Amino acid sequence: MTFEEAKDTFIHTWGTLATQWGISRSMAQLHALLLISPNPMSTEEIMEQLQISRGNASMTLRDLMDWGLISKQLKPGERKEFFWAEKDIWKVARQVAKERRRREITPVVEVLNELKNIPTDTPEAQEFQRVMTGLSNVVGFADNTLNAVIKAEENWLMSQFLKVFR
Amino acid sequence: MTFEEAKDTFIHTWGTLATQWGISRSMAQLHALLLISPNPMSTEEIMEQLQISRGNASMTLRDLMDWGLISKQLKPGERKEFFWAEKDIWKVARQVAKERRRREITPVVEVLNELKNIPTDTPEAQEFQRVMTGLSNVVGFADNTLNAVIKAEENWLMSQFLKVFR
DNA sequence: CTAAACTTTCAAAATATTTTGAAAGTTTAG
DNA sequence: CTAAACTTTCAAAATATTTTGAAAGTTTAG
Repeated sequence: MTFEEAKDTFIHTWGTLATQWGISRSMAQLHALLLISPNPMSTEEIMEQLQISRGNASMTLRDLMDWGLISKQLKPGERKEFFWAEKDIWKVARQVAKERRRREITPVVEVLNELKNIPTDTPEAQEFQRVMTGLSNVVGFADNTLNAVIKAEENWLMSQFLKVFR
Repeated sequence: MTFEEAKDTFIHTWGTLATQWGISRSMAQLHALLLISPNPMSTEEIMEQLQISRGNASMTLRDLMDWGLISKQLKPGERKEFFWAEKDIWKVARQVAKERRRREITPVVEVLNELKNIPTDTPEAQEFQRVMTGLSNVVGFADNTLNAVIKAEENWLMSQFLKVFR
């Protein structure tokens, strides 16, 4: 496989994985492109490489910055903005875990805890409460796991990684 | 909050969380409905409750069965099929982890391992390999974490859950 | 075997999401 | 201040996804 083929395969595969986990394809693909670029890229270069419009590029770049995965860089003497991605993948994982926890998991934990408190005056309501309690535990587990990842040092993550191999 | 309100809030919240994680809204909502139903439900009842068409119900029920989250039940003397969901949420979580790992993570692990092997004859290719190696480790970590969840007993999960609280 | 009672399929319609690109906005060199 | 060089916005278009419902398929009581 040539480098160019590998690059395209990667961008494509990464986009597919992302959509399966609820992240938009262009966000994943643009992130992938910046991850493997040795240098910061301009909007022009990104548009060219991914064959997307200026508007799309601008919006997706902003989303990636909101997620804390890429940053702007200004080159002295140039008007254009350049973008680069954090390359330490463990840092990237921690950042993604942090954002997803904040945006998606924590709100659901709160709703579930509220729903646990309805009066259990009918068999339906009792069953409902049982399910809410179970879900609350499982979502809480996910929440805590993400939180552990967020707070972890790379070494800790590595040790967990190796541990499961035993 | 009345029981009916709580029920609607739950079905809605669950559908939202699901779409954020790449699971279709109707699948999550139908699953939610069956989870909180004390009795198996017929297709008719489900259509009525969620206000969806027969075709939609039929297809979504099949998807849920493919995921191993619900089962058919035939009541003696009735022609209709009834459906019920596994109520043990830890079992549900293990099943979901298993399916997502099989369908989504394992294939990506394989692609990444292949991409690690391209010749590193240019600086670009070297950077590429570095990123692939990093991703391979992180995705491998996720893969192993899911696998640990799958193989775990409820007690182990509970202990992990409590551990992170310390 | 027949026909009633059900379920599944799938093309078309509806809906949701993503993308485009021109216009508006912003920044800075001179 | 001006105008060139850029970025952002957002309505409309394109595309993708989901839903519908009628027709086809299947099962079983009799």
